[in-house]
Amino acid sequence: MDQRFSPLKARLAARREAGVTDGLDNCPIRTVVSSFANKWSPLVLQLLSEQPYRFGELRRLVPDISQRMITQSLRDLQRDGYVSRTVFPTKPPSVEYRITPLGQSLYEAYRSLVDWAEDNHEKVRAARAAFDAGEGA
Amino acid sequence: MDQRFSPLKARLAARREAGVTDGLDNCPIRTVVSSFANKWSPLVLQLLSEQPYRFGELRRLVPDISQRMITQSLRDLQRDGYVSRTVFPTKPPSVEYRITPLGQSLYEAYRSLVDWAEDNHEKVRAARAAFDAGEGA
DNA sequence: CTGGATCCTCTATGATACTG
DNA sequence: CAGTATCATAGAGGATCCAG
Repeated sequence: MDQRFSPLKARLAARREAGVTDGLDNCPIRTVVSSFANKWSPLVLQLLSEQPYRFGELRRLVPDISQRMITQSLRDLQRDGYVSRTVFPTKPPSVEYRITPLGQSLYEAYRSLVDWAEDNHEKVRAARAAFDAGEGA
Repeated sequence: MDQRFSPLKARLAARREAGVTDGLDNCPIRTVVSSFANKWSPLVLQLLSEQPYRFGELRRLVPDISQRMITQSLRDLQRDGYVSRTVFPTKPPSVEYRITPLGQSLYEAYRSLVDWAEDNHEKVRAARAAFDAGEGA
């Protein structure tokens, strides 16, 4: 039976009963999500889902990203197998980043969250404003 | 026309052209995702998607969460309208947290990412191991 | 052009003690 | 029971300079 469909409550209880001691550090979800859910990786992956880009092109597309963070985001995406990196030994060198099939499928899953955000961010802003107003009173 | 379907590249270019200066701070996606994508909120929302819980029950279900962080996660979820908080004036007091329709629909969108992670985390681990091995060589 | 190396700051998270 | 207040720490992210 597919453990995925058991309630999270039951899974957490089973972990405790089994004496699992590692916290949730190698939880499958965290393995994937915690490395992806940072400030820039989702944005970079979305751009690469449209077409391949070179390093400098990505920088120009996202002006407020620092050089250090775009490098790190690309490395993280590459490390997890979401993008490939190809060096063309021109002079000066050029490097192309291209999304992989794994990355494309991750992006499509992430996309449902993006769509939800675009559809519902007004409701969230409204709830936030109402909550903050209630607090001030 | 629905701007959602224009490429991100075009949207970023339009922002620059319009002289938008706020970085991406009020990007609809960040408004939603950056407050939700922290260490504990997704886990708490998932538990509440199964049934309502009281404060202490949630603590016991997630043993390695600190008191401070569960409070903050619940406040953040409440603030954005994803969960409701009901105080029962018993003695000692008890407080019930319950997911809202907005929270339920967010959870369903997030769920596609969870499912992807469960289906593909082995591939990600493998890619990561291969990458790290290549680095060491 | 594509980064690597350093230094610095700020925020998220955690530990602990206290309260209605 | 359900929190709040305070202090401490690790890591993310940013600025800057340097190099193949």
